[in-house]
Amino acid sequence: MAPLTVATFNANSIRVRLSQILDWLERVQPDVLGVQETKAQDDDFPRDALAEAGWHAVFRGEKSYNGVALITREPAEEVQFGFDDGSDPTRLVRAVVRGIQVINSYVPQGKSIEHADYQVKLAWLGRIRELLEAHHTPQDPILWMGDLNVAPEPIDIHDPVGLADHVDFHIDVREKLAEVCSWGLVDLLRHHHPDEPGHYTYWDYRARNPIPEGKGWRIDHLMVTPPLAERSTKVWIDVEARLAERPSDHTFLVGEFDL
DNA sequence: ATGGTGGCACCGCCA
Repeated sequence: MAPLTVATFNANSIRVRLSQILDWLERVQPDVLGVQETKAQDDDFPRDALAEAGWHAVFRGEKSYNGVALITREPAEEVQFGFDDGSDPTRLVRAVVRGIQVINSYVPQGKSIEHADYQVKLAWLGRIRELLEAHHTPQDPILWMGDLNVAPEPIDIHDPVGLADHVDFHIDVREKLAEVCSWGLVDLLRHHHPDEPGHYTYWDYRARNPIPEGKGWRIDHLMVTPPLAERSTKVWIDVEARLAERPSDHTFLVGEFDL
């Protein structure tokens, strides 16, 4: 049984975070790292630096915003960007890695609950559910990961009362995420750590001392079908990666499996 | 604390 290691990371610029990512890849040696918010057009993606370190990468970016990538030890197969109609190629990438269907997404944030983009976000999550229904079954080994921009439960956010109307915690988006997962996905962190508060993956740059003050959010996720959950040995949030000189506002979320 | 910081772009937008 060879262990499988998967991870997700919102880089908030892959060029600024390149040394952090290379150090992390060297240390953890994952089979696949899903990256969001690369913020680099394809010509500016640091593919050569990754290749020199021995990593394969598929990526699709645009100027300033968005951008997704899969960094893998072996070449990813059946790589597809965007939904079936080709929309949102810089927010969604799908591929097969070691026989596992990997879906890496940067879900739209939504701006505010009154903004039209919030409805786009809710619909976007619905399209993920449609994608799952169209191509897969819960009996398949599926991993949906990424910055999903949703804190699923009150224990996943530092101020559930004050942030009740935030686009990442509002009841409508939490119910929408639950609706997607009801297709047959398990929240891997909660699979191993049910009911434990304080497992955060994101801290707002704008807070003064967000980590000491515990002002975090759990909005990055590894969602897996039961065949993978049963094989899962460990899940961890890599706080050590936050010791980097210029850390991202998110950190790495890692899952390990015996396959 | 209704601000704050950070990244990329360009003279603001997005998170």
